[in-house]
Amino acid sequence: MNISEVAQRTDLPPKTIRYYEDIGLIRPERRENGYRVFSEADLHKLAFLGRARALGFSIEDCRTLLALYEDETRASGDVKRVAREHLERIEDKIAQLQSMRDTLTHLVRECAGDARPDCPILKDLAKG
Amino acid sequence: MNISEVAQRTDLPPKTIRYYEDIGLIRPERRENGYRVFSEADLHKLAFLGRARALGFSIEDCRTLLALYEDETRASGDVKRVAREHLERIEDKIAQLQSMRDTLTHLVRECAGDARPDCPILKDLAKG
DNA sequence: CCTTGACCTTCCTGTGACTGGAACCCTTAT
DNA sequence: ATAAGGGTTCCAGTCACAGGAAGGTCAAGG
Repeated sequence: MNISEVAQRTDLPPKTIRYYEDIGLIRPERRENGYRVFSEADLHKLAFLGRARALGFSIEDCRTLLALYEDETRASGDVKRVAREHLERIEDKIAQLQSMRDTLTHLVRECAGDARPDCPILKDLAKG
Repeated sequence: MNISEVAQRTDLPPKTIRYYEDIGLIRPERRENGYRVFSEADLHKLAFLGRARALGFSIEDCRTLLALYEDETRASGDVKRVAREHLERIEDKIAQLQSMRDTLTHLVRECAGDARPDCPILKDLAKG
């Protein structure tokens, strides 16, 4: 399987797939002409990575998760810890964004948004 | 005023202040010895930038907002548009993170998290 | 006068996870 | 023979800084 077919089937850009090889997440074989050949196992790993990334896991988390996935003797506790820590970071981020949203929503509502220069948004930024 | 005092008073790292000069957000004067001298106006601008950044505005948004702030003939509509677009991006991001959070919360709850290898999290990643 | 230590300066590199583009090779069809 | 449509590598850019090296400056103390 060539890279463009893998790209289609995993919904990952070829650039991303090459990058994942670069950083050692996958190791596809090579033809004599230098082209990468992807096995079903490679495809499977890439799909795994795609879903992990879609859940927001960092590349390093993905590396860990992939290793755990391939280790039949893993403890599910290790997987859960990675996921829980990631979940915490997400919740922190959500809280932070919600705080921004609340402030911005308030400010946007206060602002007339017309041709006049008077603006509560700028006023707030100028003297928070 | 030297950079470290400005850093204290604006709660911005010196590195960030130098960076803001680099990209043209502020233009502090210089002493003969090369040291930056910050005026009260510079301090004010930096505080403005700090608050805008804390609300998640991009540097380019900050540049725009600062220009609007300094333009007495601005239309508040212009400010409001910048803020509204930013707010939309934040709301999109929140929705995306919430979706991740929901999936992850579910998966984490399902996982025993003990010494056994069986793991619903990996199962999900392996075959979405 | 000399040194020490705390400032300040610039410049270079690295971050995360790619994306875009250039320059070039391979394959297949016309 | 050539043109289109694969593939390859390598370099630069993204965003908003942070870390660190190398070196100049300044005030205080011995």
